[in-house]
Amino acid sequence: MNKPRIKSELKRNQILDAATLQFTQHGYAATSMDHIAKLAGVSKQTVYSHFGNKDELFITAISYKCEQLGVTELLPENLGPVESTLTLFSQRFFAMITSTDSMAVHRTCAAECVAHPHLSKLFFEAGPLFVIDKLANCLAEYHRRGELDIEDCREAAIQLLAIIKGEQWTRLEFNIAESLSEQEINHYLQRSVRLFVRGYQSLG
Amino acid sequence: MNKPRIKSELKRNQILDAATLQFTQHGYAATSMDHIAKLAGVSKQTVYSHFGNKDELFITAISYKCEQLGVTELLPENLGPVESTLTLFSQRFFAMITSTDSMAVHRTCAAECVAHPHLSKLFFEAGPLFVIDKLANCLAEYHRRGELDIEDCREAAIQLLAIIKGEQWTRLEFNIAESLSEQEINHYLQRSVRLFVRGYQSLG
DNA sequence: GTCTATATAGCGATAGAC
DNA sequence: GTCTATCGCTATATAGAC
Repeated sequence: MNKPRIKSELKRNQILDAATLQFTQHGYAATSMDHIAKLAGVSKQTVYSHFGNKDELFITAISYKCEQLGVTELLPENLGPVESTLTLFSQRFFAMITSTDSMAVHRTCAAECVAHPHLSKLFFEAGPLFVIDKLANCLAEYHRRGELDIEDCREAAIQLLAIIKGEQWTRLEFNIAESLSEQEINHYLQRSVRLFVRGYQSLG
Repeated sequence: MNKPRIKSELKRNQILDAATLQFTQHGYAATSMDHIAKLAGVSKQTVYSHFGNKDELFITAISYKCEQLGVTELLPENLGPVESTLTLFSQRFFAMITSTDSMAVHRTCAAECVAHPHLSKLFFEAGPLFVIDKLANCLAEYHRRGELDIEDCREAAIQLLAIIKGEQWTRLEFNIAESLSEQEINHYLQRSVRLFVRGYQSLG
């Protein structure tokens, strides 16, 4: 008779998965509670008993996705030569931000930034700000070693991250059909790191 | 008795203005034909007699905004010293892409890139692609003069444009409250141009 | 706790008067 | 060409059976 406890947890996750998929795919307004319930394989009332209303479900689903953003390790544990470290970083970072999940959450938060400012801020802090800090620390270390001559490491981190996104990320944001091959992307990343290193190299 | 002709044109523009505002502010699904009609000061039937249905009105409104994107002249007619030209360009470009209009259309097209791929492509070509080509031509000229050593001018243009957007543009995309002052932005732009020029300068 | 059935409101789109 | 009034439909959210 006391099965409900565990059964509820399972259904809760089913609902959250379905909600995340629908919200990030079709947007907040175009997603209906009926569709979420059907996709999760539960009744609509079950959805409401778990999350109260549509807004709460949306916030719970997207918040969870935001908190998962910073899990991937982007920098190697031991920092080797500048160019190889930053090249590796750029490849990992680019792969992360162009993943289907990342793109979907990004689009959703941006689209809802007026109606749900708390969510867009959550995404911004867990995503962009989080990575800026990490890279800035890395650049500071290379500056300390005398391998890079950087006055403002946070600013430099912002610049490198922006270059990495380049045109390709925007193409994905707008769902443009023609996109670059993996080889072309790696070529672009490698040359972008080179531009960055050359722009900040120590002359003395 | 034959006033309708001219009166119609006026109402048509009122409807288009109202539709653009609502669609870019609240998104496609969250905008209703009733609200547009009320905001435009006409009846709903008048909206339908002019534009047929919601989708057609949306496409007409956003397409018009997209076509207006490339009107601002970003580069000076006569190209002077590299750094001053690119600094001026960066300021104009940044002002353009961070305008309320640009941001609103960008967000709308990105949010609707699956349901309305034609619109997002229109925006991408009239915006990003258009500017990339213009800047690439400019960089090619400096390469020809021997002031910059650029192997791939289109790639370099993409890199500079990306740096200019930097973190600040993303803040605006997500409607983050705290943003930089005009002075801080100009400082960032100036130093970004310097990084770019230093990374691509001719060594001899 | 979970289901089916339903209340209420707002949507896109249309009909008919003037 | 423009208005008011209205049709169907679907949305969010709730009520009551088990």
